[in-house]
Amino acid sequence: MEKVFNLRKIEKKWQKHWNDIGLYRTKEIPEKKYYVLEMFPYTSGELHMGHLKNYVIGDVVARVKIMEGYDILHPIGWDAFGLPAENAAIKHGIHPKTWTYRNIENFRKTFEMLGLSYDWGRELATCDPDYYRWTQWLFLLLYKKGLAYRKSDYVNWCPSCKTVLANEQVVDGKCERCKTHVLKKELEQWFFKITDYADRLIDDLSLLKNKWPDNILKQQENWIGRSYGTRIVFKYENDGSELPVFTTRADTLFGVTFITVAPEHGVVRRLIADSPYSKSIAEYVRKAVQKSDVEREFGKQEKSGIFTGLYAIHPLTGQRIPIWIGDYVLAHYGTGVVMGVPAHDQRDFEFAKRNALPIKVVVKPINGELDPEAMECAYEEYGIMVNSAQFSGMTSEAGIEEIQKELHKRGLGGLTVSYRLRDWLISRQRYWGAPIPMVHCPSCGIVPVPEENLPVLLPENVKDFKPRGRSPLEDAEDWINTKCPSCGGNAKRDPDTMDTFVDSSWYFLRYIDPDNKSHIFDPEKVNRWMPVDQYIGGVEHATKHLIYARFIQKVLFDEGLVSSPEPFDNLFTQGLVHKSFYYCNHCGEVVKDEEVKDEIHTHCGSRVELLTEMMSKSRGNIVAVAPFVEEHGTDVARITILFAGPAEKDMLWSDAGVEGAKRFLLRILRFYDAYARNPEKVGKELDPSKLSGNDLALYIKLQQTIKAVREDSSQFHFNTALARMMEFLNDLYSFENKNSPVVGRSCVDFAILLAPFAPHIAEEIWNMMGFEKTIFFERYPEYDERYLHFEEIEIPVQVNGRVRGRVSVRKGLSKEEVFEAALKDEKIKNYVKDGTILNVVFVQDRLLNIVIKSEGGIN
RNA sequence: GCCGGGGUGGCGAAACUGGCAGACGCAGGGGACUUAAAAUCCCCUGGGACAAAAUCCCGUGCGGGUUCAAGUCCCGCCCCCGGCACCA
Repeated sequence: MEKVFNLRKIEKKWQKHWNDIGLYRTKEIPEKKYYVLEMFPYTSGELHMGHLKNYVIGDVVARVKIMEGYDILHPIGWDAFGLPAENAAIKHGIHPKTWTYRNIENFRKTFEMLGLSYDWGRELATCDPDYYRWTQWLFLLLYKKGLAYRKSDYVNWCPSCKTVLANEQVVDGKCERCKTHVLKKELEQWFFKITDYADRLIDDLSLLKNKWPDNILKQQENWIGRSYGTRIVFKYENDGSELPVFTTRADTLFGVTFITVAPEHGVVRRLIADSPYSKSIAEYVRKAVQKSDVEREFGKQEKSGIFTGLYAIHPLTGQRIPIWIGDYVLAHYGTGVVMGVPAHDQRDFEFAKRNALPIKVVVKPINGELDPEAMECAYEEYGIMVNSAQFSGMTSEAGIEEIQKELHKRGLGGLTVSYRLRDWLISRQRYWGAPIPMVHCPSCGIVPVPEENLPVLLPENVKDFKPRGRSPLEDAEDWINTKCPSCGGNAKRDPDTMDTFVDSSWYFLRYIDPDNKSHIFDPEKVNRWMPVDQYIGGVEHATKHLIYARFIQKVLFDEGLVSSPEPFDNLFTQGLVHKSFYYCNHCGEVVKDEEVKDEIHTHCGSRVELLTEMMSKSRGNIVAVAPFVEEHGTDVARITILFAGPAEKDMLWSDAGVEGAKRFLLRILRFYDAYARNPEKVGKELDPSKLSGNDLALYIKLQQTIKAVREDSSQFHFNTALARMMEFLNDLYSFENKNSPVVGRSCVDFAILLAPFAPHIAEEIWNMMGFEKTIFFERYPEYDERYLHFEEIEIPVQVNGRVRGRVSVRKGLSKEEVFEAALKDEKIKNYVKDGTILNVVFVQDRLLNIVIKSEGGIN
């Protein structure tokens, strides 16, 4: 009679038990600390398998560490400020706060169903005044340190979200959230001076080497984009003011035939005023600035520009160099001005050709000449300098250095560094965020809100959240009008709220001291647990959250509040979860499975397409966690995710995978139910030196399994760890004498090995075996070094690199002994008999290769 | 264009530091159990030659190379995914 197990019922039982005994309560003072953290979720919509992967991986890590004897900190919270809350308010008329807390409630319930190893006593939500009070405090700290400042700049503007965006939130010229093309808008905004930390953010990546994925380190390095070059000062002919340029090719300085200024550059206003062609230039600049980045990129081939009629003085030759304005020059890189060397820079070449500017060759290939008349593209390689006064004849490398020295001597530039990274634009013209704690006073200017007056609470009586290009908070009369903290006169609050990435740049610190009423956190407590030992999250944060959080950590480090320069010691980035779905090109929509028959959309009769994409609500291809767990149980979800493939790689969610996972778990339960219900048997001490035959073989297999599972799981190779466990379970099933004490021992060790992966099922079989205390009080099993291999082993014997037979020998035999044994083998004898043995290659305990030359002469 | 990561059975994937390619799972086939089906348990399953076994040959994107031995190392290509991209 087949026994039926109700997985969900088993899970609920143990979840209650774990709660009752307070299994995941964090120790106040850890002896051997381990801080494991998953990137907290943004509470929108419904938790699906795509989200879950992150939390399952974190939970496995946490449980392994618990069972390795660490005191763990494993908290969870909610990233809860942000645009979707306002969108919901606009669409459904629900207040963002109501919407958000409802979502949090929903998320928490789902998380609780999962029985994850969180210490719920540390839960936090970034939209909670008790939290954002300290986000505001952090802002004030940066302000005090000169790291938060206000400037007017052309900023990324999303016309659909009606708010500004940080550089990092613009992807392919589009708003990362709504995919609308981003425009440039000149606005006065708050920035964090992250560029001050550019060097440290790059240099400290070396501390994370081999602990963070290489591609993330690389991405950050590229994003910060440090490049060493030369600053060269051209002087404006009219008044001698400086017009510095940045170049990595100072060796081409004598080839300059023009300089080009970015249309957004501050000096442009002056140039317009001075120019004989003011009108047309002003018109050109106006148009160029209005172009979005995307439009400008269309101009990649067509480099537009306009001559100002003005000149600058070459720092070494004293020649007059025409000043142009061109939109191929980036305002935000280098100095916003480039020197035009058409002979040796392709962009300048194109610009010169288009505008009939002269081309002057100053670097020639080591063997060969260049004819400026005949050139079809720029010569960008290094070479030998020519036409460059005293520098002629030098290599480019030497020339760069010598010219730097010369410029430095003359006070006209020298070695310098340039970064791609820009300051972090943090103000948002939105409601649902932490208000910027600043007051604008007509007489005192910009005044910070005193710390004791924090938090600046978000007013709740705001009704209209429709984006209109300015913060909805400006209309909250009672709120926006305030008194100046400095002079007491009438003043206005800053109407903007902070980018939500500010909220998430320090949450991992607050978890350690979540209830602190008087400080952002107690440094002593924080230093007990920081840095995060294992951080787990998505790759998409490589150049956003993971840079911002590192920056904030360094600011706090400088302030003496934290003692580690980096927040996250180890990082693991999990792959996405994809799912297939049907799409009807005719109807232009995603089609539900039940509306598809034989690949035909039953509504319209046209053929559907099977697409595979990342799970997302908008695609309608999500598998929601809550109903899935209700039906199959959480351990099935865990095993499905963990076994599908390498955790860092994208996976495809499939029903077949679910079935396989379920089959594995039920197979475990059936085995224990049938053979491990006897506490007498499982508790027995075992002396491996007394074992022989099958018992010994099983014992060795157990040691191998323990070793493999431990090693695999410490490297996040959960799929292979599970494969080893499945293999071992197969061995248990086929083992004849189920009453063997080795089977008893195997059942105990196997259950513990399984516990981090399928905690509920492991606890259940642990209980079946008659143990009273939770399995999570057990230590992860150690393997017995002496019993990892059989004494008798099989060695493949190759003849000329092909396996032709195998010999059974004792472990550790010498080359000669194995060779001798191989020659006794009939098959080998046959292969070797009519040839001359040239060589014998032997790898201890692994392989023997006999190299022969046969009579026929063909090998 | 530059920088990462990949390409292995019908499918998801394994393979230490160069040493038996395809562990484990899914799908498929066969058997046991069952009145029957499902479930379960056991066995088979890269391709080809042979009626079959034994056996042999081919096989890790493509073309070369190094080596007793290459999925793994070297040279040259092709394709896919991710990041950056007029960065001076």
